[in-house]
Order: sequence, then structure tokens, then C-alpha cells
Amino acid sequence: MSINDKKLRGRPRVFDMDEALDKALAIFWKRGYEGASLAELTETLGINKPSLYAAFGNKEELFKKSLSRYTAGPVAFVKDVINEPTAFKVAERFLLNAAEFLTAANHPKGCMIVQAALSSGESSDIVKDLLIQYRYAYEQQLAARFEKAQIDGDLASDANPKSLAKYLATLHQGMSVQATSGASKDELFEIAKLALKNWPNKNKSSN
Amino acid sequence: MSINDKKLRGRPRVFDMDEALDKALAIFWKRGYEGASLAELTETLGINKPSLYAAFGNKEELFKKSLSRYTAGPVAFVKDVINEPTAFKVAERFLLNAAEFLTAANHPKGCMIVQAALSSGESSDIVKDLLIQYRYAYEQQLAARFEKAQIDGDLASDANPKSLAKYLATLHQGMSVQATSGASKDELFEIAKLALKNWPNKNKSSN
DNA sequence: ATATTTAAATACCAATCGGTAAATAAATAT
DNA sequence: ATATTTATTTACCGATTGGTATTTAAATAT
Repeated sequence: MSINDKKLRGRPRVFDMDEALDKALAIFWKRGYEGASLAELTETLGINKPSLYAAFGNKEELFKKSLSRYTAGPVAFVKDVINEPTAFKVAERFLLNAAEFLTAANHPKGCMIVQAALSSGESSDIVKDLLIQYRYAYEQQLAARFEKAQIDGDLASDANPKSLAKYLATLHQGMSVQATSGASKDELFEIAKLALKNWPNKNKSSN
Repeated sequence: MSINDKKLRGRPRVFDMDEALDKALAIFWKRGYEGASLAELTETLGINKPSLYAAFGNKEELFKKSLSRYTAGPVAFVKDVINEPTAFKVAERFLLNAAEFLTAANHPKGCMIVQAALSSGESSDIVKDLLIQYRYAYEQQLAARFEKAQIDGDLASDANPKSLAKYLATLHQGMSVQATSGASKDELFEIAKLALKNWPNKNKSSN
């Protein structure tokens, strides 16, 4: 018996909110913010509009909640990546995991944070800017990790942590576009391997 | 006097079609296909809908004509890049020109071919697939150039031309996302430089 | 002058957009 | 039993979507 099974007053909700959120996430992931219509959302979630609005607010809030579920679930591995022992291993795991994830068969191709509102009408500027913040956030996490690596001595002293982080973020974002365009997991692995060849390790000169 | 100034029958068109196409291009570039509404298009072009439809067909055809104008104009440099004498110089000019172009101040940030229909509603699948073809086309041009370079001997024999082309296309697509997210020209230059460090030249081992 | 051709302007169309008011149904509290 | 609370359902809202039929205007051909 779950901890939330205590009897609540009023008619009980007939759908599971987390399951519904997963379905909404899948649509936003595939269609983007503007491309996901309320008609498709309500149809897929199996609930009607007033129920959706009562449970989640409005389309924008439903998107934000889907986005939170996305970062807590499918892409939670990004947070683990910075725990790798060296800067190189951080980069390697970041790119290899991305190649795997962006082309996985059990969910939409590509990264929702990269693509859900890249170009859109003026009315979606809030969502567009929110996703820009999310992109910058993971880039910053990488940059902070590489600054630490430089202090630790496993990253060349003449390397630029911020540039390296942006380099990885750029590759990830490009790989996301590639995945959406039909690139295979192996093709993205090849790209990751190419990108890691010039990594500025401690003992190497970066020139 | 232009060669097309011979008198035509009927009421003369009051707007210049190429100028109108440039304005339409700017909107599709910034907003994407779905994000560009006919209201914004007609308002910016300074013509009303029936004139637009008589001149360009419909929204999808207007987009396709804008796209042709895009490839013939702003991104025509991509075709020149493959004329560089070595594979490395091709890669270098491709990435450096991209960094410059994607962040230029006189037009929207990012690349229209990359972003105009990455995620969208089902009704835009035709445009989405068309842009995927365009992306693949320039990647293939690079791959063909690198195959030639390998025969010419200025690219390491153990390098994979197709992977290198996809690597560059991926970087370009990622840089486009970065530009849209606010990255500066110098930041993209740094990424390009990083990406070129490991280039498999003739005399280097690619491992 | 008049007919013909082409474009522009006004007004409109059905369909879809995100969002909600009002009525009904299912649970608990008293 | 009844009141209260909450969810679902149906039906609707104004605004916007892409797209057009109809009328009017401006040019040339005869």
C-alpha cells in the first residue's frame, strides 16, 4: 500500500499523473512545444482538456513539468557523468552516453532540451529562453568539472575549461540534430571517438 | 534597362519578388516553418494574402522558394569551400566560415536548414524531411571531397571520409544551436579550433 | 473606346488553436 | 440521508490558423 493511499475527499482521479506526464513528455519530446497540440496531448493521455488543465495548469506548465520529468529521468545520467575520475573520462562518458541515448529505440530521437523550441513563433519565447537556460546549465556543469580537473592536474594547464565544455555541448547538440535526421548509434559513436582524439590530457600539449 | 522590362499585359506587380522572397526568408529563418505565420509574412512583405498566394503558391512553396534563395545566397559559400586545395583547409574554412556566418549581425542567428523544422507537428513532416535531405546533401559533398583528398594523398589513409564529413556536419549543426542560444563569434571560433586539432593529415597517424 | 489580362484589396471560409463555464458523477464528512 | 469536495464530461468560447471567392484597379491589345 502506497503512502499516498490515504483516503482523499472528492471524486478520485481516474488517471495516474506520472503516467500522464510520461505520455506528455513523449509528445513534447517528439513534436516540440508548439508542435504539440492540446488535441494530440489529450488524446494520447486519454483524458479531456478540463482534466488536463485541473491537473497540470496549462500547456506551458505541462511542458515545464514534462521537462522536469525529463531531467529527473531520461537524462539524469548527465549529472552522474561529472563524477568520473578524470576530465577525459567525463568527456568520454558524456559523448558516448549521448550517442547511445540520442538514438535509443524506446523513446524519441534527439534531445528535448536541444530541439523542443529552437525556432518558434513569438508566443513561445518564454519556453525558448527556458530551454536556452537549460542548455547553458549543463554546459556550465561541465565547465566547473573541468576547472576542478585542471586544479587536480588531469587536464592540461593551457586548456580552457569553458571552451572545452562548450565544445562538448556543441557536439552533443549537433549529435542531437544528427539523431533526429536519422543517424545511427554507431555513426554517433564514430563522431564521439573523433572528437575525443584531441583531448588535452595532462601530459599532452594542446597544440 | 533590365532584360525583363519588356511590357507585359495586365496590371503590373507592385512589389519586387526577390525582395519579397528575402523578407520571407528572414522570417522563416528566424521563426522556422511552423513558427512563421501568414499574418507575419504578409505584414512584413507588405502585401496581402491573395497577392502572396498568386505570386508564390502557398506557405509550403513560399518556404521552398525561400530555402532556394537561402542556398543560392547566404550559404553559397559552402559550395566554394570544397574547392580548397587540401582536406584540412576544406574543414578549416568550413568551420571558420560557419562560426562567422552563424553569428553574423545582419541576419538571424543559426542555420535555417538546421533549425527551421527540427521538431514540429505532423502537418509539417514534408518540410521536416526536406530539410533532413538538405542536411545530408552538404554532408555528402564534404564526404566526396574527403574521398578525393584521400586519393590525392592529403588525408591520412586510415581516416574515414564519411565519418569526418559527419563530424564536421555535426559540429556545424551544434554551432548553429549554440549561435541561436547566444554564443558569440569568438566562442564558435574556439570550438572550431578545438575541433581541428585532431585532423588526420597525411603525415599524422589518426590514432 | 472597348476587350482582355493580370494584380490588389476586401471580405470571407472552415478548421484548429489554447482555454473554460456549466453540468454531472463519484468519493468522503457530518 | 445530506452536504461537501473533487474529477469528469459535454459543450462551448474568442482568436488565430492557412487559404480563397469576389470585387476593383491598372496595365496592354485590338
